[in-house]
Amino acid sequence: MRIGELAQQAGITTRTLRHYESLGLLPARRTGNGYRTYDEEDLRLLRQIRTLADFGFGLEETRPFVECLRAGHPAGDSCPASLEVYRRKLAELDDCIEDLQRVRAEVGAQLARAELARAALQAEADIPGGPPPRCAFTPPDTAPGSSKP
Amino acid sequence: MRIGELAQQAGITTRTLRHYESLGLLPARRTGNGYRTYDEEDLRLLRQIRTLADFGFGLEETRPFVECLRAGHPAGDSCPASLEVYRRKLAELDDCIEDLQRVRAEVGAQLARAELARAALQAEADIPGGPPPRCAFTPPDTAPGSSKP
DNA sequence: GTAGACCTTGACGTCGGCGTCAAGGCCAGC
DNA sequence: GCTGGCCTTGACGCCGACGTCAAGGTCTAC
Repeated sequence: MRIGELAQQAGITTRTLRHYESLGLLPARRTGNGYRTYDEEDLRLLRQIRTLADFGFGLEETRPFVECLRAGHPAGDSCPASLEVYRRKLAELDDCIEDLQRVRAEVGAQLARAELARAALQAEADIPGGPPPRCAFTPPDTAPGSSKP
Repeated sequence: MRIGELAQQAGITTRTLRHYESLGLLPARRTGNGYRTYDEEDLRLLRQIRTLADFGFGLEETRPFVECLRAGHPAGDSCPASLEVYRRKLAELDDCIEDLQRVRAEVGAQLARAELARAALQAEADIPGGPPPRCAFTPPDTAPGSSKP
């Protein structure tokens, strides 16, 4: 199978396949005219790469999995090096999720605070005399928010 | 204050300040000799930028906050445009966290599965006759895992 | 023989937020 | 005047995973 067909089967572009080859991740045999040629095994390797890449693994991180498959093991994660990548990725994901959750909480709090502040200003603007006084007494001169009577 | 001093006060580099200026985010006045000069207000704007940037906001996303401060509002998030950025960021964070949690679950499951598979293979290797039979009866010919006696 | 669909290599562009030179100007202290 | 420390602009580098264009070779069908 040639590069175009493999790309189509895998739902990627030929550029991507050439990129993988340039990294030594998925080298190709060549036909007489110099065209790249692939077989079903290459499709398996490619699927392994894409599965991990879609999970957010860097291409270098997929290498142990590909080499594991190429060594004849039943699955890409049958080798210790692959498991180590899994573990590192899990730790990385946990750190990242934790960070994002902290940020999310901070931003959410800021938004709530800012919306309250705006609501307060709005209330002030709605009532030209300022916020409703807590008692019937109205101060003689220094009424807040009455700069534009 | 000159660029080096502002950078030091903010804990960033002069390159970063020049970068912000090139984006029009934090323009500087100039002294007679062409040196950039900043005041306390610029430090406020810069602090606003850095706070958001440290939260993972893109520099363009900090612009509404900076413009809000520059317009004389009490806080960078006193303006509707800033609140809109907050809300978009929250949605973005939620999506991202959700994605990462899904991936984390998937990777965790894969790791568990692969570890189990390896443990099974290990057990098979430890006992040359294959896994211990569930009863005393040993099958005559088709003993599993005994391809290498 | 020629159009068109496929393939080749090479090289530059993208996105963000700067880092890192390079070549030179300005100013203070000795 | 001269050293050293600050400043200036300009321009290329980096990271990752490709996109995109250019110039050309190969094969099939008509």
